[in-house]
Amino acid sequence: MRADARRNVEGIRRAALDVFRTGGLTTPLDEVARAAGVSKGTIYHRFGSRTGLIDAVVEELVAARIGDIIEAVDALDGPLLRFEEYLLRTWLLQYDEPAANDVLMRVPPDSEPLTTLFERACQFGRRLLHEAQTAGVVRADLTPDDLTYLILERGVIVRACDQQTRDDYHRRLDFVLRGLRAARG
Amino acid sequence: MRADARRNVEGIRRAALDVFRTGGLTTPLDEVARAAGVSKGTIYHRFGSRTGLIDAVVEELVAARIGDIIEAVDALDGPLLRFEEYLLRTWLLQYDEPAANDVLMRVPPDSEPLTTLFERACQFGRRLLHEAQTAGVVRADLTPDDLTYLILERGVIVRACDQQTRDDYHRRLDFVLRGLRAARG
DNA sequence: CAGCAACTTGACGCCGCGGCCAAGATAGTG
DNA sequence: CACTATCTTGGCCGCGGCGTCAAGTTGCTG
Repeated sequence: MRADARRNVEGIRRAALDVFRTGGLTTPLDEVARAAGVSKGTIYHRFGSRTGLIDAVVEELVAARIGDIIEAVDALDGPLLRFEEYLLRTWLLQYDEPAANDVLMRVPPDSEPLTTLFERACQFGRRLLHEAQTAGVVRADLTPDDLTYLILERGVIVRACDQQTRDDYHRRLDFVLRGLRAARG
Repeated sequence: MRADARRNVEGIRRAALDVFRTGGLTTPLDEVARAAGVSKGTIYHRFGSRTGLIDAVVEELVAARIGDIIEAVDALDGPLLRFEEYLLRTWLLQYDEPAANDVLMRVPPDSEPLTTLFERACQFGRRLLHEAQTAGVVRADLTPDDLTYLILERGVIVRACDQQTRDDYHRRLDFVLRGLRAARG
């Protein structure tokens, strides 16, 4: 690979990080190209497809954020707190980072890094759900699929209702959490 | 207006009722045209725009359904039951009738009949919310705007997650309703 | 039955985006 | 310096839907 090509690859990666950060993983590749100072064709030449480009940046862009949540939530006390805090932080991440939202919603075509990332978040959530249900603090009729849906739903909402303020969004999340608690809790 | 034109107008209206019923108010007009056995141009000639066509059918298509809900719910006993049943039925209507969903989400450009219809549903909901809050059975921090949002959100979800079964959808609505009740309820 | 006004048609331009590729530019080597 | 393999460019096509209009057709009237 020639030196200029290597430079371009790096430039495109940086540009993608930047553009995807604010616009999500579905931003037109022309914008990435413009930000990188190359043409659209070069991106396709270097990364094969949008998916290829995403795979090249998703780790740095999203994995860390999800890892942070898992780590922080895992350190909390009490199954209800952990469960609710996990959902809350994930939902807020979906609001704050369109790219993370895209991963959680499985918007881009599946690929190995994306699946890995998604599964990691998913598994963790299921563990928390199970613990919380065992402790009797969360509705027993909530299924792992429901959990996935709760996150998917929120993603859809974030995408569609982009005019709502973060504060309003946050306040309304509390309504949803309440609905998931066990009746006696 | 010539006889064939009058026939066509009626045919287009019928076709629109049919097509919009299953596909919502954003179905491509070519489909309506095909169903009516005319060309797209004729629709534009006769109704001016998609909005014009919608106005011509929305009454028959949606108003009745919303009216039914208001009537049925109004006859129920107890402010909590009325409030919850109103939301539940509206949410199910959104699932069952894409066209009604479009109206409730204000998808098509505003027009007088659409606004009227929307406001009617909205006012009724606000009344029920107020009654329920006065009775102390629904969270006091729920605002009328939240109510609008709860319906808008559901609309977005219905549109995006069209693979979920009605039963699952219905079951999950219960989670949401629980979250809206007053803490002691 | 002629002739015109009313009516209908369907192809066309437009838009934004995705993906591709022939032609031109350039880095690095002998 | 010249040459070639590598690389980049940007224009082109496809897609799906909207809205329009010149040209062709048809109902109605005298």
